[in-house]
Amino acid sequence: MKVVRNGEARTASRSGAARRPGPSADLPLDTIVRGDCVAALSRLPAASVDLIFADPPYNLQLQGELKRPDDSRVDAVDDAWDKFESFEAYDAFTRAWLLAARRVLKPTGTLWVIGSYHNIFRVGAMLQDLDFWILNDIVWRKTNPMPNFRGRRFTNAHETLIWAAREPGGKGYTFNYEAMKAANEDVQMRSDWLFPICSGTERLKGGDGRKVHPTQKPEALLARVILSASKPGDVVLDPFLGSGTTAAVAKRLGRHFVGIERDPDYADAAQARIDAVEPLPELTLAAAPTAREAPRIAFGALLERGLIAPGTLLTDARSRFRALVRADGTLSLETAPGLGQIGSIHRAGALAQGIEACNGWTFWHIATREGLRPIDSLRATVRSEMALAAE
Amino acid sequence: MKVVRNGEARTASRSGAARRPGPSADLPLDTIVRGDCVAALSRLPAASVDLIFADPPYNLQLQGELKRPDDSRVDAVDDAWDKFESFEAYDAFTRAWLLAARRVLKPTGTLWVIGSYHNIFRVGAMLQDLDFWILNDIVWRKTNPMPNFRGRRFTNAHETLIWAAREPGGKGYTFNYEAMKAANEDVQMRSDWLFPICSGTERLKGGDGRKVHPTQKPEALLARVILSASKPGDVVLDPFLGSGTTAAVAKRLGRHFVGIERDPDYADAAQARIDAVEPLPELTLAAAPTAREAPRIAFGALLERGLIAPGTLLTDARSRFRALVRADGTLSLETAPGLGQIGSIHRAGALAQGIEACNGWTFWHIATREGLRPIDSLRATVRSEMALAAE
DNA sequence: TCTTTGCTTGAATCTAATG
DNA sequence: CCATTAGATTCAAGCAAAG
Repeated sequence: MKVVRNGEARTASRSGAARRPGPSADLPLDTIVRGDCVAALSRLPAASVDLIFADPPYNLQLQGELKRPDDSRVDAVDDAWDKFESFEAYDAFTRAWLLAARRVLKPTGTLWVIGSYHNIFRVGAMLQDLDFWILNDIVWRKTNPMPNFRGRRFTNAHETLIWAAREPGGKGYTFNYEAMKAANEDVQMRSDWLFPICSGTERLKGGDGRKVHPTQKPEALLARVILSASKPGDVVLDPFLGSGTTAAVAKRLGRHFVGIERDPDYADAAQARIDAVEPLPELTLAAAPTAREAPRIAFGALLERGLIAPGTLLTDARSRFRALVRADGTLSLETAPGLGQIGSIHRAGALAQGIEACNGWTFWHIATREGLRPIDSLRATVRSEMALAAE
Repeated sequence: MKVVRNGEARTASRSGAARRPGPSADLPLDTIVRGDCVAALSRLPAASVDLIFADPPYNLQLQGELKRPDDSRVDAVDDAWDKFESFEAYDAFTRAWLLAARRVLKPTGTLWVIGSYHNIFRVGAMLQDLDFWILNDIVWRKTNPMPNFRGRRFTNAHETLIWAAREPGGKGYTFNYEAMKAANEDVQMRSDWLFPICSGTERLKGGDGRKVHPTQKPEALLARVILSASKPGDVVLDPFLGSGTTAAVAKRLGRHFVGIERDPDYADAAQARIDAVEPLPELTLAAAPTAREAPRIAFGALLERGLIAPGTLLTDARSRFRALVRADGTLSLETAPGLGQIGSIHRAGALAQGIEACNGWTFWHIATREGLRPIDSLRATVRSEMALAAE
C-alpha cells in the first residue's frame, strides 16, 4: 500500500524532502499511525512534512470527549460557569496539537484546518497567537446542506477552512496558482468553493449500512486542497485521519501521506479504503511548468547565442521609446526621459517610462519582417534549446 | 430627521422597548453620538437596543505597498484607526466594546459583527468567551472582489459576519424566517450571501471625488441584516457608524437607529446621508429581492464531480488533435503543434489550432458509446446541482 | 442615442533569488 | 542580517470618452 513512484523511496529524506531540505530520519510514509495525535506527532521527525490537513473535533459540549494535552480526559460539563472552563480546555487541546503539528512541518509547509462556527474562531485565533501566518480563509459552500428544522436561524450551509503558513512572512510555500486558474475558466480561484457534501457511494458504510464516520469529508474538497498546495511526491499529513479521506486522495494524487488516528474502527476502515485506491497515472499528475519556476535566462545569453546583436535598437510596443543594445548586455536609452542612461533591460524600461519597475522582457521589442516581437520570444527560444540540450 | 411613524415616539421606552420590556431613560434615538464607542455606549441606558450591527477595525496589518500588474498603486486601508500594537491590544479593544455593547442590548437583542480573517477569529472567540451565543456565521460573497495581484493566494472574495444572541440559550430573539424564505424563492435563506461591493453612485464621495470612507459597506448587505433580525420600530445601534450605512438603511426600513462615530468627518458625511433618506412606506418593507446567481461552471468542477476522469483523452470534433485530462483540471496536448504544453481547456484548444483564442467547451469532445460529445454537454449536470445552491 | 472601448478602482496581511 | 535586482502578476463594475 505504499505509493512508490519513479524509484522514489519511502522516507521523506528522499522524496518530498529532497526538494526542500529538512531532517527526516524515520517518517512512516504512507501508513496510519494509531494513537493520540499529539503523542504521535511528537514521535515524528521535525520539519519533514509539506502539507497538513486537519479536521479536528469541534463540538465539545455534545461530545465531551476532549482530552487535555497530557491525554487525560476532560469531564463533560453542563454548568453555565463551567462553559469558560470547557472553552479553555478546547483551547489547550488546540494549542497542543497545533504546536506539535508545526514541529513536523517544513519551513515551507502549510497547514489547513476545517471547522464550523463552533470551533473555527478559536482555532483561527490560536493560529495567530502561535504565530502561524494566515494565507486565506476558505468557505466550503455546500450544495446540499442540512436544512434548519426549527426555522430559527439561517440554514448553516457552509464550513470554513483556514490555510496558514508556518510563520509570518512565510515564503516559499507551494501554491499552484496557474493550475487553479486554468481549472477555473482562466480566472483566479476564489476563496469560496462549492461542493456537495459526502454522500452516496462515496460515503463509507459499515456492515450494518450505517455510516462509518459522522463527518466524512468529500474527496473533491480534499483534492482541491492537495492540488492547490502541494506537489507530486510531497508528504501530506492528517493528524485526525478519521475515515481516511485525506490519505485516500493524497495517494490517488501521487502524494505521500501520513495519517494519525486514535479510534481503531476508524483506522481499520481508513486502511481498507486506502488500500483500494489506485494512484492516477503519472502523466496526469506531473507538475506543470510555470513561468515563475522557469530557469532564469540572462539577457546577455541572447547576445552570446547570436539571437540579438550588439547595436540593435529595441523599442516598446508603441515605438515611443528606443534603446540601444550594448555588448555587455545592458541597454542605453536613446530617447527621453532617461536619454543616455544605461541599465538592465528592466531598469531601462522603468527609466523610459518613469516608473519604478518594469519587466524588460515584455516591454522591449525587436523589429522583424513580421513586425515588432517582444524579446521575451527570444528567451523562449533559448529555453527550448536548453531543454533539448538537457535531454 | 427623526423617524416618527404610526404615533411611535422618540424614546425607546415608547417604541421598541414597548414591545419588549427594558429600562430606557434617554436613548438618543435617530441621532449620531459623536465620541469614543465604549464611552458613548456606557452613557446609553442598559437593555434598550434590539439589534447591534458592528463593523469594527479589522487590524489588517498591511506591510508595504501593493501594486497592480499595470504598476498602479492600490489605495490600501492604512488609516490610524485600523492599527493596533498587538493581538493583545486588539483583543482588549474587542472585549471592551463587546461588553459595553452587551449592556445596552435587550435580553432578546442580537448582535452582528463583520470582519475578515485578520480579525474575525479573534472576535468570534471573544464572543464565546464573553458568553454570547453564536446563532450563525454568515459569509458575504463578493461578486466583484479585488483580485490577488501577485498570484500567491486564492482571491480573497468574501467577508464573514457573526450573528449572536446576548447569552446562551437566548430565546425570544427576532428572526424573520418567513420573510427571508419568501425573499429567497421559497427556500430557506442560507448562510452564504451574494452581494457586490459598494461602488458607483452608492459610494459616498467627497468634494475632491475621493471616497469618504475606505470601507463603506453596501446597503443591500445591511438591508438583509436588518430585515432578517429586527422588526419595524426596533432600535438598531451601530457602534462604528463610519459612513452611516447602518443608520441610512435602518431609517429607510422604518427602524430607529443610534449611531456612534468618533471621526467628525465621517459623522458629518453620515448625517448628511441619513438626512437625505426617505423612509419607505410600510407595505414595501416586506421582502428584499435576491439576485439569482448565474452559475459559472469551470472545467475543474467536472472532475471534482466525477463526470470526467483524469487520464481521459479529449479530441476535437474531427479528431485532429488530442489532449490528456490532468488531475488538476488542466489539459496536456498530445499532438503537435503544442505537444506537451499544458493549459486550460481554452488555452489548449487555442494552442492546438495555433490561434489566439478558443472556446474549449465546444472544441474538445469526449468519446461515448454514441460517438463524440462536446464536453459542454457535461456542464448541464453540474448546473442543475449548483442551481440548488444558488441564491 | 446607442455601442464600444478604455480607464479606474476595490478592507490586501500579495515574490524570490542573489550578493 | 539587509539591500538590490530580476521579473511575474488582475477581475468585475462603473463611468467616461470615443465612435
